[in-house]
Amino acid sequence: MNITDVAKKAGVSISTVSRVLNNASYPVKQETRERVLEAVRELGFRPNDLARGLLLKKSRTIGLVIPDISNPYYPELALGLEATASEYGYSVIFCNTGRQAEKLEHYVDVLLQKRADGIVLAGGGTDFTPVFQPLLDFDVEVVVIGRHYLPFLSVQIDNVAAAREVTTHLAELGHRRIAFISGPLNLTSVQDRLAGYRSGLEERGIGRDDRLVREGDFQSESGYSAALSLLQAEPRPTAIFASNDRMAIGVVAAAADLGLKVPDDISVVGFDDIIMASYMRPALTTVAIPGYEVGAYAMRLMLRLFAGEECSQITWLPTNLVVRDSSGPPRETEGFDVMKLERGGAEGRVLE
Amino acid sequence: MNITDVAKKAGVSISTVSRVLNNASYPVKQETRERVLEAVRELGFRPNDLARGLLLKKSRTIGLVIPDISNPYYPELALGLEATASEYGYSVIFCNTGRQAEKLEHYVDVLLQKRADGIVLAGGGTDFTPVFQPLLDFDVEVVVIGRHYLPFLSVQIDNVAAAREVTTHLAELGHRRIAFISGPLNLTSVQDRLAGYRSGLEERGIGRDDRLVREGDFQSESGYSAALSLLQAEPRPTAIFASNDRMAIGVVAAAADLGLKVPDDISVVGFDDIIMASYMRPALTTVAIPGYEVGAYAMRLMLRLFAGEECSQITWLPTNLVVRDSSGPPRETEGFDVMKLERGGAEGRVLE
DNA sequence: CTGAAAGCGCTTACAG
DNA sequence: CTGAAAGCGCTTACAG
Repeated sequence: MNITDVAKKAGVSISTVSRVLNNASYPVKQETRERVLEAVRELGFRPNDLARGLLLKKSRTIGLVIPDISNPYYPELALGLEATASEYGYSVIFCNTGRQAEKLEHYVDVLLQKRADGIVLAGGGTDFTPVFQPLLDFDVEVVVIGRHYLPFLSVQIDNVAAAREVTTHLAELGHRRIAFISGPLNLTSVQDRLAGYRSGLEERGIGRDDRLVREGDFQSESGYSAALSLLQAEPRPTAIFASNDRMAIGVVAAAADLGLKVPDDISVVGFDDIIMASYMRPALTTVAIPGYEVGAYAMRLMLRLFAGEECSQITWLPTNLVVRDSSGPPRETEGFDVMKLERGGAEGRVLE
Repeated sequence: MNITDVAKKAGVSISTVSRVLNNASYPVKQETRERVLEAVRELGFRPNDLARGLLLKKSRTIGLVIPDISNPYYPELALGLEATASEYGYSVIFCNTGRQAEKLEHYVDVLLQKRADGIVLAGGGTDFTPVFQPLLDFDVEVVVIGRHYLPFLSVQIDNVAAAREVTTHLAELGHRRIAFISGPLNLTSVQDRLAGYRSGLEERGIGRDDRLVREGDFQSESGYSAALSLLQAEPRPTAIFASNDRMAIGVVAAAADLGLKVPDDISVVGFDDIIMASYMRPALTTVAIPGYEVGAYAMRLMLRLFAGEECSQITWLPTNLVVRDSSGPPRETEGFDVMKLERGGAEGRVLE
């Protein structure tokens, strides 16, 4: 069933049907308009967007390329992007790369073939440069999330500042031995968080000790095992800053398994503020990333690009340190009872 | 840039270009083939899928309509679906209804206009019947996840059996006052879990007490407040079965806030087995739903429908009760020390 | 206010 | 082995 069937049924030409359907302001006799609408309703006609797109060179489709939807940050981002897209009549094609370079290229190919109007490239861990040429060659708008590449616009959060804030928060509580568990170090966001951690230490005059830095992989398990090793070393840290919440949850589990209390024996801070963070006991201190807003903003940027408007190269969206119960003053500052529990306690005090 | 440009550059007709690109087995002189491929490469040509789809009446696109991607079950499902889809050359359009009826109709309209080859309708809470007629009218395959509707195929998990298994697991540990926190009761999956809970009670000869049943909304907060009310009632339950993990996490938080130990004072079981479940302390006993498999299977079903193969109306995928540390025998069975903690303790023993 | 016609970029019988 | 031509279902100047 197509526009010709509708035209026949309504006794008009396909031009008129098209006008009634697409151009509300076009002058069509009221009676004709109603006849067309009636035919559309009776036939259950839905215009073929493939034909429309072919002609107009617009598919009303956005490609969303993300590394890993299992990371709870991305569903939020996808939600914000999709809600905004759908509000403006765009559909979102969902592409999950699993951080594999060949999948990135594959998805860009597919999206280009489908003539997506825009492509959102989110997350780190994959090198985007191999797809720059095709992206530049085609008439497609690109927005990058989480990193910045010169030919394209980007939406970012300030990982350096956020991690620095976490670190100074812990320093203000009295911590001097603050450990850091990174995510995969090939991610720029992770490099930035590490840099922010170090910058925070420096700002507070705390000497850098790389034995307190571990590389994780953003999974809880890696936070768990990194914490196990950190908490059994001597002197042990009084605070652990994990660069995402899932690893922080692993840290809390490791502390519990070692019989250590959070935050009395060990303060823990995460990053992301996933839902679970506020429902753990003690509730997790963490950095809230506005995932929904990031997605929504990326789509709004896209719409401005479609409209040919000027946009700033980088948009920084604010993070928010949410202080809950998993971070508190280290036990040492409260008295000597720490000695009973903590082998590294005395040594720890030397650092004060 | 289009197929004509490629043809010109290679000095052949567009027919030949098309054949080289799409029909590997079509007899084309080796030298011609190479000239075409060379031109494609040099121009960075990507065939227009809109034109292809218009002609072939195939868009190589699947619509995924889900209620709420923030529910951690759906990203897994989306991942399984998308991975399988992309493996077979299909793209996935992501549609999040937020359980709003009008959005469901909107998305079905959009997907029909985009001439999606298939539509996957997942989750409960929204009545699907209003979109049946358009779905039936169009040449589109439909797979339903989580419910069964006669005109369509479905992939389901057995919520009744899974909830019964949880309940008998708790009964076997010695629990008699087993509370249940449901999700939104308009969801068939929730109704099924409630039915399974009751069937488990009956199977173990435990009298039904509806004061032990609360309606939640799948958010942690509702589990938290339901647990607060359950745990402050008298006699209080010795076990709480929450019908998803997020609510179970709220239950654990409420128990902690009341100074109750899990599982000694109160056993807690969830449903879903989200990643967090295994990283809580105590780790959460819960029902694992194979989200990835459900998505992957739905896509495989779709492919079989495209191929015109016979498929069974309903496919049941297995759940798995994962017993961890949050469920254990009730304290009453271990001695009188319960009296110190539990106001309802003595009364509780009467029930034994 | 309405319609005939061109054309978007492909695939595929059909002819050679 | 190769090409000319029809046609998928639309939108929109152009003509009236």
